[in-house]
This record gives sequence, C-alpha cells and structure tokens, in this order.
Amino acid sequence: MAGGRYNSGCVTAENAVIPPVQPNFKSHFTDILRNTLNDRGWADLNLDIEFARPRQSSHGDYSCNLAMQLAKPLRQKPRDIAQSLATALAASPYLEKVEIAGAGFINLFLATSAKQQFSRYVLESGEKFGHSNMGAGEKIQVEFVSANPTGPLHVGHGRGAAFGASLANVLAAAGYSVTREYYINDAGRQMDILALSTWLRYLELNGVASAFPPNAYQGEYVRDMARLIHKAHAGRYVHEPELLFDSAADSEAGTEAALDGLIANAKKLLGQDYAYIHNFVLNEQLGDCRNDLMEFGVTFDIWFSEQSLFDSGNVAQAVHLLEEGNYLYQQDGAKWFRSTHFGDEKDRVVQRENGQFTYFASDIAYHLNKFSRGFDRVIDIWGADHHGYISRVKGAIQALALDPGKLEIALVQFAVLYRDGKKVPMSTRAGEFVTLRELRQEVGTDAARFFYVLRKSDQHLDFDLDLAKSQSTDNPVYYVQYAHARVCSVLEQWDEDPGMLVTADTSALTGPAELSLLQKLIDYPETVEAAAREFSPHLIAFYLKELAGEFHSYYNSTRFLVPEMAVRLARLALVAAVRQVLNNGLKLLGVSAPAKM
RNA sequence: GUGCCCGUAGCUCAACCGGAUAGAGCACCAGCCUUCUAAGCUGGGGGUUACAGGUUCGAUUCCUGUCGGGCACGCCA
Repeated sequence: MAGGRYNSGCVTAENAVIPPVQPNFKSHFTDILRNTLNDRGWADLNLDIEFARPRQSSHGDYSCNLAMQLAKPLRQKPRDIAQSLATALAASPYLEKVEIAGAGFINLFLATSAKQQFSRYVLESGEKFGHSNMGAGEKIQVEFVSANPTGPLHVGHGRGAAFGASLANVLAAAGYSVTREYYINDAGRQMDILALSTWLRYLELNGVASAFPPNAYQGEYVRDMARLIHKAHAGRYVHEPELLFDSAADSEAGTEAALDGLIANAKKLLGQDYAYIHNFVLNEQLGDCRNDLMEFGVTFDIWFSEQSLFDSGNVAQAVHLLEEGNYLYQQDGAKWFRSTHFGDEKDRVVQRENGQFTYFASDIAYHLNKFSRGFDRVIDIWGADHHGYISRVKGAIQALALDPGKLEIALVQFAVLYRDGKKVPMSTRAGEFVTLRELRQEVGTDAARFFYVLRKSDQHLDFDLDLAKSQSTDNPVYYVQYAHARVCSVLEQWDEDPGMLVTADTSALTGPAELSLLQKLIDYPETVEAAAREFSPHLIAFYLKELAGEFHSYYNSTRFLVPEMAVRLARLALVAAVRQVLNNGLKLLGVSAPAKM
C-alpha cells in the first residue's frame, strides 16, 4: 500500500519544504486513528489506541492491533477493519508503507526521510530532547528516603534515594512540576534513643561507668558525636549515674521498657540540657545525611519536619477530624482508628494509653498537610517492608474525605550486596550494615546510581560490587559512558564546530545500522514518557544500554571521518545526536557523561 | 497461620500495563587492534516462561489451585 512520501534526496536545511519532524510518531498516528474512529462513529467504543514496536523488523516500525479489538464489537472481520484504518494511516507523510498482516495487525513503515530528519530534531532540541508536556504542569510531589536521622544511611536507603531522584527527574522531564521532599522523623522515640545513646557514650568519656544498653545505638558514629560534645563542653552534662540507672533497674536490662526508663531518667536529670543533646544529635545526623545524599547527586526542595506537625497542632487537628467523622474509638485506654472499614486487617492506634500520638497519627497529619498544599498527585516511596502500612494510610485519607487515588505508593525492595560471589552480611540490628557512603567510596557514585536503577524497583536487587567496580565491557555503566566518550573523541578529532551538524543534510544515512540507530533515537521520548507513567526509571537504564550497544556496533562497522563531506557530516550528525541522547538519559539517572575515559 | 510481592536460558534480568518466532548481558566456544578509544565488535549453542487447570482470535501477562522464595503482621518508626 502506498503511503505519503516526500523526496528527501535533495532536501537541505535551508530550502526545507518538508513537514516539521514529528517528535512523537506514536501520538501522531494515534491522532489519525482517533479522527478516523470519530468519522466512522466508532469513537464511543472507547478503545485504547496503541502502537507497539514489533520485535521483528519485517513487521514494520510500528504495529497496531486496533482492528482486532474492534472486530468483536463491530461484528466485522478484523482484516476488513484493518484495511479501512490502514487507508487513513497511509495519508501520513511520515509513512512509506502500511501493511496488513496476520490476524489483522496494521504494520507501519516509517519513511526513510522521516528517520533521517530525526537527528536534526534531536540536535535542535539539545538538552530538551526527550522532554514532553505529558504531565501538563501538574503539581506532583515525590517524597523519598525519609530515613530516620538516627545513623548513617545504608545501602537500602541508597536504592530509595537513587530510585526517587531518578523518578523525580523523569517526571520533571515528562512535564510535571515536581517537588522533591524528605520527611524528617525527628519527633519519635528513636530520636530519644539516639540522644540517650550519645549521652551515655559522653558519660563514658567523662569516666562515668555506664552499662550501655544492648538495644541502644551501638555504632561508632555515636561515640564520635559524644566526643564532639565532650570536646565542646567537657563535663557540663555529667550527672550521677546512680540516679540514671536506679529506676530503670526495675525493668530487666535490655528490654524496651528499660530503655524507656533510661530515657525518662535522662530527661529528668538533664532538664533543659536534654533538648541540647537531642538537637545536637539530630543536626549532626541530618547534616551528615544531607551531605551524603548531595555527594550522591540527590537533593531535595523541602526537608519536612515531623516535629513541626506537633508544634503547629496539626497532629491533634488531624486526629480531631477523624474523631468528628466518628472514625475513632477508645479501647484499653488508647484511641483507635477504624482502618478495617477501609480494608485494613485490623484497627490501628493513633493515640497511646500514655497520651502520646503514634507515628501513624503524625503520618496522617503529614498526608493531610501534603494534600492541603495543592499537589495533584502525591507519591510516597517506601521500603518494601512498609507495604502493610499502605492500607491504613489510604484509609485515613479516605476518612478525611480526601481522594486516595491522588496518593501513589511505590515500594522499593531491598538491595543485597555481593562480593566475590558471596552475600555481604548485613544486619541493622547488630549495627553491621554497609553504609551508602562506603558503597560510594567503593564503587563510585556513577556505578552506584546506575546499578540501583538497573532493576524494577519492586524487585529484589542483587548488587554485584565486583561488577560495579570492574572497568570492562561487563560493566553496564562504563559501557554506556564509553559510548559517550567515543563520540566526544571523534568530534574532537574532527575539530570543527559541532553546531554546524544541526543543519547537516542527513540523507546519506541509509545503512541498516544507521536507520536502526535513528529509530532508536525516535524511541527515546516515548521511553521517558513510559518511565514517568509507570514510575520505572529502569526503562531509561535499559534504553541507554541498548542505544550504547547499537552505537558501539555502528562504530566498529563504520568509519565516520571519511573524505566525502556529505557522508562525513551526516554520520557525525547522527553520532552527535546519539551523544546528546546518552547525555540526556544519563542525566536523568544522575550519572555523569564523561568526554574522556 | 493470614496478607502482599515474586518464580522466565547455567547466573543476573527484560519483554512497551493481552499480541506475531519470549529478548539482552554474564559464563562457555570460535574470530577481529599498522584505520576515529579493544572499557569495543562479529558469530555459535542454550527455554514446555515453577506446575496443573480456566477465560479468548491470542496468555510470560488476567483468574483458581499446588509447590517454592522474600517481606509484613507492635500502644516501634
């Protein structure tokens, strides 16, 4: 079937009388079919119009199954419907052939000239290539990491950080107005335990023998903080150890109750000074965390304090709202939320017997706050161990008469490190965890960022440290970066202004490797949109591996710096476009694109 | 025990939210550097998509069951 075509043989940028290049062919074809459905009165069937990239090149560049979907409701033969739709598609100037195949597939073959033009579009768009207005400026919040500031970030947090940062970048590229937020759990018991732990270490430095509780924070960083306090204030915060350990002895040492007893005693003995210790350790850990993440290329627009929700009365308000809605009840001295009404397994406590609000209560207030800030969508990124938490939070949102559909929760599975083919033992409890900082120092930020998003986030990740460190073809991050460096090297040797490549005549790009590479470039914007739609930055990583692979293959088979100027410029324009896409994609993942390796 | 996630080549993973002959990389075997970076490329073997049913034009994908693995089941956060 003959489609529209236009002569590309003598087209140059200056005298171009060609249709503007369509950055997204899929949406272009979708528009055609949607209009056709309207014309035929089939629009009310409300079918998804989709174009797939066939595995086999003989099935064209795009394939559509709409005719088969229509066959049943229309009670017509799929191939007859396909014939009718194909005629409409053939009018597109970007197609040179439309075929009907199999049970009723419509296969589209892009015009060679349309592909050739694409490198120009890439180069013109530059860093903006791959951006779209899919999100239409919708306000979207991504909250991630949000680790307790009670110790260094470990490799599990690292995955959440890499995933969240990449997802936020992808969403921004897809046209969303993104706010990146870190929720600081600075109000809870864990912070008290850290303050206590630090103070006990500080007492040790002052020669006060302390039976350091086994369930307090054991890490070396606690001693470091104690040393800082000791250095600045010497013995100022020393108190009688008898008073500290006396009442706590009522409970068996090592129990949670004993720890709580120690915390209560510490608060009593230190008085006003307790706030100093508490704030000191909080600021130390938060500063360390922020610094760690910054070196990892992960930054936030807002650091949101849990404590501020208590100070502003928001937590009490949120609980009050639930009470007014009759979603709370009193039992065993505590206040319970009827989360079972919203599909949870059991009801949950929002206010403890001792009057303290639970973490859940402040989380309800936090989400109420998020919604009040006018986000169209709110994304929480949690560790997979929190999955049981989803139903109660969504339930609370529903109870507050808010739209739970606006809240989306992405779970990130744990990462397991492997060294010499063996699992690296990790246990947060015993304080034997590999920190994110150690990982960065061992494998580098680029490899860490890339490896973390090499898997779907809801899948377990086996992180091979040896592979991440290896400077070989086996290492995907170097593989992709190497492609970028190679293009840079070629352009450097060419030694002319790359700016002139934008308007280069690319009609000399006719080889199979060249057309395939052009098609790969065409796929990029759709890949970014898919990654945004499905919260799947790993699609970007996979795409980059494939693009780099095709480039390396092309590089080995074809010389770019050839004498014939038309061919040379065309090929250089193509590889410059490849470089641009590699650069754009790596940037989304927070990985550098080196010019030399 | 209950709930959620998962099971694809020897290993690590894809598969465009139901499409055509299930794809990469690693490992293994055989090749390619007086030519733009060999951190690269080319070729080869490798599968009953855990198993058994069901839904339909069509299933790795959806439903049910079995087996196997991970996680969660606090008035912790």
